[in-house]
Amino acid sequence: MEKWDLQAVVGGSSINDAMENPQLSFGPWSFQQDEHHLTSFFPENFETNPNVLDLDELGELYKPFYPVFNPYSTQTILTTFQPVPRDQPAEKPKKQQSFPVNKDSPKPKRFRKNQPNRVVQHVTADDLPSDVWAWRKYGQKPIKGSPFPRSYYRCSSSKGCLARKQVERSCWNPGVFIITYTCAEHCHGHPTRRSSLAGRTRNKSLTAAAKSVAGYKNGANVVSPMAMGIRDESVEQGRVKMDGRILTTDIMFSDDELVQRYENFDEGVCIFRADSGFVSSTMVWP
DNA sequence: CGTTTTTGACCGGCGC
DNA sequence: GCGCCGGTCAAAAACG
Repeated sequence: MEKWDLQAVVGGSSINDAMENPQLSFGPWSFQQDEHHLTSFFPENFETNPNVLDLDELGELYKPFYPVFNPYSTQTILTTFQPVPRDQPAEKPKKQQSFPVNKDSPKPKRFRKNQPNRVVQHVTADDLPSDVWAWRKYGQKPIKGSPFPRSYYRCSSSKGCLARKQVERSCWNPGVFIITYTCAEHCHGHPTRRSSLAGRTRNKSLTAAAKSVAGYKNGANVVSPMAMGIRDESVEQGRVKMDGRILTTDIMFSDDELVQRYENFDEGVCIFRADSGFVSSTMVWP
């Protein structure tokens, strides 16, 4: 099976940032790349930048497309990332692309350096499935701009496993949980059993807890399809299988809200732009 | 007793 | 340099 590297490109334009500065969520995009990967991109002012409609390169890269869109999908891989074949050198030129920005427009926030790869999912409370991995909560922090704190989990199946995940409730839709996996690859196989059941029964009812105001406490036991290497099984989790590929859809949008979409199936990237000032992407597995 | 959760402290990156 | 913010640490409590 072909392996992919996931390079985070969500960067500083988080949901919270988008709420504070809606214009940040409109293109065009400035790209940041490391040696082999597109590591990040962030939107600049859209309305005041005429270049947005004249992006030959992007136009070629992100041809308009209209996928099978399921606004009622319950499973989402959201935000931005770009899979790159691991065993192949980057074929695309190393470009540093940026666009002129209106002086009055806010500058896009910068991203933290050395951020590990990230995979972001949005799932509803009812669709928080059981996880084959064992996660241990190691922290919780209030997040600026969100009424809900963020919980931090690390893999407890194996010492030295760097797999981590963050769980927080969407401030836009409290019924949606935002799960961010970092260092998504586990250095061990799936645990066959828990080493101990002690201490793990708190908040065991994910659904019930998710419905509570303080549902952020839960969020362990969420499947990481990328980390698990799951492909076809993903269909059962609300994704749409199309043309032999798995398409994840964003439940935050309805078709009416979507203003513009670009995609590049080969690169696994789909960028949405919506009036709500919210940008996400859809991944298509090969 | 072994493991997980809780929670305040601590640390480093980033913006000003 | 300072303060804010997000991520992690670690001790105590909780749990079976």
